[in-house]
Amino acid sequence: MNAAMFSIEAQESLTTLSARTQSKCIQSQWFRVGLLKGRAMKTTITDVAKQAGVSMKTVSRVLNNEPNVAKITRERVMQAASELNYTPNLAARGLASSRSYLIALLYDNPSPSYLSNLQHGAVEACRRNGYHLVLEPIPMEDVQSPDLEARLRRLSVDGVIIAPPLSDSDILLSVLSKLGLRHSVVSPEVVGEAPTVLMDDSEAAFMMGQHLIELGHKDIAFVKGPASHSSSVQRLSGFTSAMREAGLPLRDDWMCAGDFTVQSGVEAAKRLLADPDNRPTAIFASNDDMAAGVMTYAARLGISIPGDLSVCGFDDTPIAEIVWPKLTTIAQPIHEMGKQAVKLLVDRTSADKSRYKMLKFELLKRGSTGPAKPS
Amino acid sequence: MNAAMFSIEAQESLTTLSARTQSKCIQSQWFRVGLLKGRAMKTTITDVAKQAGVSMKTVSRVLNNEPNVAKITRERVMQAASELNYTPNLAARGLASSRSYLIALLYDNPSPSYLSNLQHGAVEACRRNGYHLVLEPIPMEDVQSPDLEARLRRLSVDGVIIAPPLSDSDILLSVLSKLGLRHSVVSPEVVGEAPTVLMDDSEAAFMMGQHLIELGHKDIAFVKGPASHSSSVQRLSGFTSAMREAGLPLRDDWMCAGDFTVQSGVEAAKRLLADPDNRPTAIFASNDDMAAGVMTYAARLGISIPGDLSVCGFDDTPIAEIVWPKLTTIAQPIHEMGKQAVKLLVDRTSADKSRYKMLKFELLKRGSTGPAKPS
DNA sequence: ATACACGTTGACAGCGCTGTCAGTCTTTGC
DNA sequence: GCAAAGACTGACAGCGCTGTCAACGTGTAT
Repeated sequence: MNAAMFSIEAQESLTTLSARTQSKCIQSQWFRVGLLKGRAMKTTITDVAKQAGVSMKTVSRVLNNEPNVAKITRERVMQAASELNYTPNLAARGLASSRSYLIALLYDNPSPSYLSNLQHGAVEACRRNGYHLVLEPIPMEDVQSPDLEARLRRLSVDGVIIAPPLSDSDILLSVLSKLGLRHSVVSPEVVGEAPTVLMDDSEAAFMMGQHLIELGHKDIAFVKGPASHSSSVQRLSGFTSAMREAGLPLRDDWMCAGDFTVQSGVEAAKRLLADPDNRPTAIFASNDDMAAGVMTYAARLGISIPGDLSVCGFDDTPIAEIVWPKLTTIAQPIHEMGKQAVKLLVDRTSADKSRYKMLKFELLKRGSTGPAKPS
Repeated sequence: MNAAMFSIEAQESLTTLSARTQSKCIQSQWFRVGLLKGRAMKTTITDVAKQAGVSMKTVSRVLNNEPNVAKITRERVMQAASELNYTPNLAARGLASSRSYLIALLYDNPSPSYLSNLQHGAVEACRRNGYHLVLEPIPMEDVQSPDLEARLRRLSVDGVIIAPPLSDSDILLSVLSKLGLRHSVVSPEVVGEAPTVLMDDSEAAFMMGQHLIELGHKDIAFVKGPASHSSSVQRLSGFTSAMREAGLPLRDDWMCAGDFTVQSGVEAAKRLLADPDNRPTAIFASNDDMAAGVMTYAARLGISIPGDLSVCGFDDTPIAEIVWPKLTTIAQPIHEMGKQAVKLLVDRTSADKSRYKMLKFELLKRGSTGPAKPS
């Protein structure tokens, strides 16, 4: 019966066609009705419309979940669509509606685990909303380039997500606004008008500082991140607040520069631990990689952790669980941040209330921090 | 002068329009010629054609690098395009040519650093060829699901790249062939008809085995990966070949199961190092994470590396340089593999010769392996 | 000279879908 | 009861581009 229906269908469309066009079209129609090199024929919205006995427009309404379609009609269309195994053509939809159902993730080479978490969250939210995520790495130094604008325009996506450290670039943000390209930002602080997913790095660093202080540490060193990252700045400021609040001194020579790499953690440790008689009892590194570097170097010196030295990090990357003892650190809900960034883009609620989304962090107390040795 | 040209342009198009249509069109034209809510007007191929004094089709030819366009014409068009700041509309192009200029990366939760490397390579190659990369995570268990086919069809991309461990799934591959969806595979072995980027895991593991043997080790343990990954199988087989070739015994109790996680490395070490009088002098873990687990546990037991025990891994993930001593491991050109996977998809050379691309690995001898203690 | 090939160009018809608008039918309010 | 407001549906144009084919000139072999 199904087969019979099909052949009738085919004949019909052929008749219709030859009535309104010539040989050339018939030939190409043969291809399409038949098998295009063994490839299955692509069903269009017209086929579904015919099958359901309604107009194309109504099918379109159903498929896009538009209101004002009778329940019965809706069901009939749905059934026809699934019978015919219909899948909409995104290009056509995009052309007609000037939407691409694509969201781009703009990033510049953050740590793999951060990126991968953010991506997963974003992809998940995209899928839930019928979007796809495309990757667009933008090296920081290209932000200044005049090509950037052209590149972004050529992207032709419905929105972009800006991941740190790109979110610190005012230029990028202004180019996006100029192009009228919807965007949302993942950043430790609000930078502009754009909807933002926030994480309170400063508060987290403050709490980490308190944690160390509560353990009895007084001589605490800090390893900074690159000054251009706003999260570095925030983390530093959170730490200094905690120290100030506790009335503890901040020694300049115990505030080390670092660049978020393991190696820079090693370097920092070299300096901080050089003098056996004048060592901090705790080192707070602004990220896990640097903390791991510190731990590695300490191990080389035979300094026991957390007996002689407490170490803590920030980010809860996989490395935090690999080092021994496991690293006390701050866990950010990165996955969730990716999801929220997409949501901010997709939800077309014009209400301003939900333009910012502050997410919770978690202080994970693990083995690398312990009570300060009574001096 | 430029401004003058523009106003003439605008007037022209208005005249033309009112001649062939009615009020409604003029109104919408006003929007487009003017400023749509402050957003810049979108230039079309028609504008470029007019500006260059050629037909749309010729502009299209130039923009797509098609042959048979006079050099002068080509230059004139290029200039017009850049003057008008023209960017093609991908949706329209896609609809007309039934190409989307999108490539999807299908993956299932591999290690972040592997994924991120592969992505970068792929994105880079995509950009060079005018494509974009979209992410499509597919959990292994969904491969069986009937929705998969629909999901893949809905993707509407020009091609897909299949990353391990998805490349081990015959079902996925057959669904792709059935859909007629171009695909390339990243895998340690050839699985089917599809173009494949290969890495000789077996040969690499063989060489690593030789490396240990050359160092004088005889009592070598092996930590396996999940049996479902073909790379696990290959690595194991390479190792056993090396042992067999050297006439060394393979002890069953020294072949440990693992699942590529750090934790499973720790578990393996627990078993392998349990008896102080009967320990291997070297442990070959099938990936870096497990090797790190082994090292961590060895450190806890106070076993010195590489003095008492040599450890080596596979993959050269960032962790290999973080642990102390640094891990001897195999570096795969993952970035390059991503690039090649895209190339295999994009290059429309029907020649079979280039369907497989075998890439070189590198054995990185670092601190974690050393001469066997004379017994 | 004629024929043919080839490089170069343009006219035109859609690709498959959605926005607009107008039409019909059903409700609601007084 | 009737008007006005709503719910529901379809005809149609056109989004911006490319494939097809036909037309033109120019060079080359006959």
